[in-house]
Amino acid sequence: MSTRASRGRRPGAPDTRAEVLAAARTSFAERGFRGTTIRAVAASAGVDPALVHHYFGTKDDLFVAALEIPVDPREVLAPVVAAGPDGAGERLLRTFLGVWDDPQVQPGLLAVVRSVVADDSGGLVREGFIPVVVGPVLAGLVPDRPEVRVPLVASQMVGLIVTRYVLALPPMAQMPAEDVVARVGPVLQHYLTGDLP
Amino acid sequence: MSTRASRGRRPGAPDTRAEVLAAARTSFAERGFRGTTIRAVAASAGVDPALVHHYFGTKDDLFVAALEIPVDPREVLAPVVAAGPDGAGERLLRTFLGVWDDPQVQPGLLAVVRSVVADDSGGLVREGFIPVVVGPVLAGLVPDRPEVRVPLVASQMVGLIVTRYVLALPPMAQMPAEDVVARVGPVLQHYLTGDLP
DNA sequence: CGCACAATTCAACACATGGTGAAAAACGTC
DNA sequence: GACGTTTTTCACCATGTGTTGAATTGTGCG
Repeated sequence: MSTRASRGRRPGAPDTRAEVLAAARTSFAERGFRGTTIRAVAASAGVDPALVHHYFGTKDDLFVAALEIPVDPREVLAPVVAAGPDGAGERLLRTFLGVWDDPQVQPGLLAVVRSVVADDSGGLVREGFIPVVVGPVLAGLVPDRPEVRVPLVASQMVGLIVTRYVLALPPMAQMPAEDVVARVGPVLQHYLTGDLP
Repeated sequence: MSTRASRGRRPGAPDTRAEVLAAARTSFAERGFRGTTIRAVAASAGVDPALVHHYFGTKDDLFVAALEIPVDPREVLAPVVAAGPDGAGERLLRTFLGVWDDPQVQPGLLAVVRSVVADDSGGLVREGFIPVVVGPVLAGLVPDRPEVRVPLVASQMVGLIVTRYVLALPPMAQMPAEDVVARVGPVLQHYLTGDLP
């Protein structure tokens, strides 16, 4: 198993670039930005650290290359809000889980969440994500006081993200998506349209 | 303002040890374990890095010294569960916010949460905190299926912690505790004792 | 074949970090 | 006032990190 690292180009046509990118994605997703080292990514891809720099430039560049979130939240949320407030809680949750449970996008989302919580102190979420993308969308769904309802919805969704994906608490992580929808959906519906003091 | 760093003991009786500890607490709370460097703590306390090592040994020792959480969760939760299931959601939330809003304990809790999310991948919470301390306590409060109800409660509480304290999202962070109790308490009550599919 | 080009590793630099041991300055006690 | 003790800084060390530039080997094309 001791693959000797001979200098120069390897025979065959291995897509080493893709392997490096994959290693970077899982490392950023599992350990965040600071916890990820270029050397560890290179080792995990069976490659010299300099090759990582050769393909993707600096560490920041590697990070944005590893995110690659092929989802526009506004686009995904559009049908949810278009169908009106009735049953919006469950629909919102269902599409939300659909995106997060997709193994194609999950590492990128996890990397963002981990790095935001650990390194950014939430400035990006506080001043970017919530007010400019999810806020306006959900605002079209609530009957009144969006400045109270939207954060309550966010708090329950964030709790879901953290317990189910970041910490992977059992049984939250293993619960089928439809069970989550059935159990938490009514709560979101209550935050969206119910009576609030 | 350029305090010249002269060698040897300072005149007067400054409690430098306490200043170092305070600087360590806020740094661990704001940046987590890996994000905190001994040099930064020392600089923030206006002190040489070696002094940090002199007072508290290694960085790990400094971390546990900085936590200093003077709260036993089981002791705090005891009256909540003793009063029975009626209104337990609001009582639980009230005591919970009482602890977290206490500026004496908040930095320690924040440091733990940040480091768990960023560095530990949640192993400590998954195998320690939830099953051995909060699980058994709450289990005495729910009528059935604690393995479903407890994680749901946890998900909403974690969401509250992250949005209100870690990310400090407005208006979650500024909302008076009693407003949070009035708005989220019923949801916890529902998770604890309501009808669940 | 010969040759430009891409892929890959090696060796090293500059820097930050956690940690150590000794020296200097003030304090407390006799 | 002499002396041991505590507080504080200085000068290093070993290690890990991001990054760079040169060197080496394979591929593809004329």
